[in-house]
Amino acid sequence: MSGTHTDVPSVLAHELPRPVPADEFAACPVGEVFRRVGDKWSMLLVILLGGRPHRYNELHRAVEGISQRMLTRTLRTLESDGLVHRRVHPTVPPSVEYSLTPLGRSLLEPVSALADWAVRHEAEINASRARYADAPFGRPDAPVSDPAVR
Amino acid sequence: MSGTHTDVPSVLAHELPRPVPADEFAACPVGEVFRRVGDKWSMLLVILLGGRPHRYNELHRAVEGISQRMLTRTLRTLESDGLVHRRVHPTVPPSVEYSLTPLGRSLLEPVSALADWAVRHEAEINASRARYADAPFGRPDAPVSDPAVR
DNA sequence: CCGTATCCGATTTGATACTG
DNA sequence: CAGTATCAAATCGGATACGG
Repeated sequence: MSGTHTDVPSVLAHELPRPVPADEFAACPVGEVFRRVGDKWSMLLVILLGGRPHRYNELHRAVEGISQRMLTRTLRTLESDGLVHRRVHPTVPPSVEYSLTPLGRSLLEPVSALADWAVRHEAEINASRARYADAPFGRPDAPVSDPAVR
Repeated sequence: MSGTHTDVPSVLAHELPRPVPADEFAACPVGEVFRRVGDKWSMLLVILLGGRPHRYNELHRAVEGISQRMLTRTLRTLESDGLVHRRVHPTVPPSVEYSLTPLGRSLLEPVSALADWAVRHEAEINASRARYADAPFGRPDAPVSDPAVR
C-alpha cells in the first residue's frame, strides 16, 4: 500500500471544500480503487445491485458471460471491501441474496457518472480507435506487422 | 464487442434528460471504459496531463515507477482512444509533448469524482478488509460453525 | 530524447467438472 | 441453488538492451 506516489496536480481542488492534499491524493488509494473498479466485472455488479438486490443465479444470468468462478470471486472481494452485503437464507435449497451496503451505494454515484460518460462518448472513442488503426501514418512507425498494439 | 449485454436497472436515469436505453448502456462500453480506467497507469496519466501538458521524460520522472514500455504503451492506447494528443516537435534532439484532448478533459471530471470517493472512503474499505480477513466467521466456508448467523 | 524489441514472471480469467 | 477445485490460456507489467 505505501511506497511510491507521484506528483499530482490539484485536479480535484475546484470544488473540494476541504481539498485533499495532493500527497494524499496520490497513487496509493486512488490506484487501488481504480483497479478494483477496473476489473472486468466489479462495477457491472455494483450497478446491477444498485438497482435491487439479486440472488446468485440471478446475477449469473444477468451478466451472462461471467463464469461462476469470477462471479463468486468478484462478489467476495466486493464483500470484503464492504461494498456488498451477502445474506444467506437457511432454506432448502439455499438462497443467497446480494445487496449493496451504504458504502456500496455511495460508490454508485461516481461510478454512475463514469458509466454515463462511457455511454455518451462510446462512439467518439470507437471512431478514434478506428481512425488510429487505419492510418499508416498518425502512428510513430511502421505499417509492417505489429501485434503489440491492441 | 457487440454480442453480450446485460439487463441493467436505470441507475443513471435519475437525471438523464434523454435516458440512455438500458440495452445501449449494457456491459459493452461501460466494461471497456472501466477496464481502461482501471489499468495501472492510464488514469494517473490522465490526471497528470489534466494539470498541464507534459513531455515524455517528464511523465517518466513524474510517475516514477512506470517502465518505459508501459508508459509508451499506455500513452499510445490513450492516444488511440482519442483522450490524449501527441505532438512531435521536429527539433534535435526530438521533443514530444503529450496533452489532453477535449475528450480527455471531459473524462477528467467523472474520474476526479471517483478519485475523490476513493480518498474519502479509503479508511472504511481498509477497515472492512481487515475485519473480513480476521473473521473466521463472516466468510461463507470457515472452519466449523453455524452458517446461519448474521 | 524518445522511443522499440525481446524475454520472462506474476496476475487474471475462463472452461470444465464436481459438491452440500 | 450456490457454490468449490483444478487446470490451462491470455494478459499484464517490469527489466534489459538496443535504435533513430
